[in-house]
Amino acid sequence: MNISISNTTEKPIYQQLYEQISGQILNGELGSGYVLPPIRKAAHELRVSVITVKKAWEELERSGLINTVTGKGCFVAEFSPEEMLQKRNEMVLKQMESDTSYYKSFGLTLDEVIELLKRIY
Amino acid sequence: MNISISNTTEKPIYQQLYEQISGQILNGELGSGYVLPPIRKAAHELRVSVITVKKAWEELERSGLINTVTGKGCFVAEFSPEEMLQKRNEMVLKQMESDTSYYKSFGLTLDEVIELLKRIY
Amino acid sequence: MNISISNTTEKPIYQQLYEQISGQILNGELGSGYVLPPIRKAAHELRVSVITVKKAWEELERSGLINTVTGKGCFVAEFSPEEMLQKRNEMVLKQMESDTSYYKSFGLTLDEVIELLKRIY
Amino acid sequence: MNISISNTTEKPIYQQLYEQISGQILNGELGSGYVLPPIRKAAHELRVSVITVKKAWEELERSGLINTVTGKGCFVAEFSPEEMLQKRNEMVLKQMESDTSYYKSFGLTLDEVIELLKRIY
DNA sequence: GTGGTCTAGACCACG
DNA sequence: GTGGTCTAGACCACT
Repeated sequence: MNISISNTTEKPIYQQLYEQISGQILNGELGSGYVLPPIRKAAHELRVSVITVKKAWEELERSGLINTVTGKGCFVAEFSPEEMLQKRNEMVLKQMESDTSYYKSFGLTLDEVIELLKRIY
Repeated sequence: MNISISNTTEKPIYQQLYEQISGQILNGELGSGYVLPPIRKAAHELRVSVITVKKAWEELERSGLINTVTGKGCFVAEFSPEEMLQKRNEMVLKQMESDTSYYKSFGLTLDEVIELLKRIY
Repeated sequence: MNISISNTTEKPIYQQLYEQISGQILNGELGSGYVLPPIRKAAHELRVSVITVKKAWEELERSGLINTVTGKGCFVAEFSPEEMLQKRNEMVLKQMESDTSYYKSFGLTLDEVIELLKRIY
Repeated sequence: MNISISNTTEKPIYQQLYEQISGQILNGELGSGYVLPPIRKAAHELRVSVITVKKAWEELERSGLINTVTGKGCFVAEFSPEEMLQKRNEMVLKQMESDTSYYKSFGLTLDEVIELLKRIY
């Protein structure tokens, strides 16, 4: 569990958890079969409510990233490297669509966007 | 007023207004001195609450993009082309920082990001 | 709101709500644009927790049956009769698959199943 | 023992065991006098907890499908073909009642249900 | 007044 | 000890 939570941002805590863990799963940090910490333990460590953690875990389950087994725990699902890549691009593209529409509303061209991207990446 | 509003998205309406209008100001569509429609008229046309429009106009004022003159209306502020470019990049970069940190959390390299960007821009 | 809740069954309350309302939407009882009662009001009337109602409403949203608009309420989504029929069959078939695998495990033939169905439908 | 268990489904393992074995008894696969494997052996083979198997065996005993003789094992009970048929229909009808009430809540007619059944049986 | 989020704590089913 | 459900009540953002 390598998670950082910000209370000052407007992003819900459960979503921060979801994004960070799904990122760690899809970039290979958390491999297939890895067991997520029990929700109560995670809640205690992260100093948030159990229900908040559960909500994040539920989203992971819904995205097919983990399998929840009552009485046993939550396991990172198994996928081939291709599936992993596809899922990753899927999630990134979904976000990227709204990002680009924002850039476009300022009249930025693709080249300008890439230029700015290079400056901060 | 060339604005489109979505109720089904999770983005607040006032923010949709703010983003679209600030975009139109900073890409030159709405030039210096342009008079925004009165709050009540805009609210009626866009079929949203007066409060919602007011919130958006206030944000624009706070960002220095418009000047509100009581009893007269809201005018697009005057800036030099350089100022416009700077303000634009300021707003875009601020958003882009959080965007890139999201991409990075999936282990994407700069080249991969650019690759995906090209596909949807 | 024509909902009946059973506390004796093992089926979670939120799921009972979800099933009954989705049924009413897809059989035409609740037409497009119909406004669901506010979660707090529904919770009070049904004498369950607000969070329980919310969970059911969330599932309806996820299934595309309603649109939730913060500050306004929850509206039954719009679909064509064809979409409605398709969604309905989708949901029924999903359930029916597990039902039939149960029947099959007892060695029942299709004809025997139909025979029994006619007796109790 | 021809049993398949799924961990990802929401159905409890002990119930999966119970349903599959009772199905095999009532469709004749496991005849009268057949000896179920000892709990520990079954648990080991199926890779589940002893407690889980015990729970399933208890349910079978309670349904009158097996007789447990301490120190000897669990034997499939004896019934006449008529009794078998009756027990089978009893169990199926009980399940079918809740299934049909679900279909009805979507406004499906008997003919529509039969139509869909034929497609997937 | 609407939904969105979060808390702290309880009870149950499963293994 | 694990997750699943539910409660009662609080605070915030949006309209």
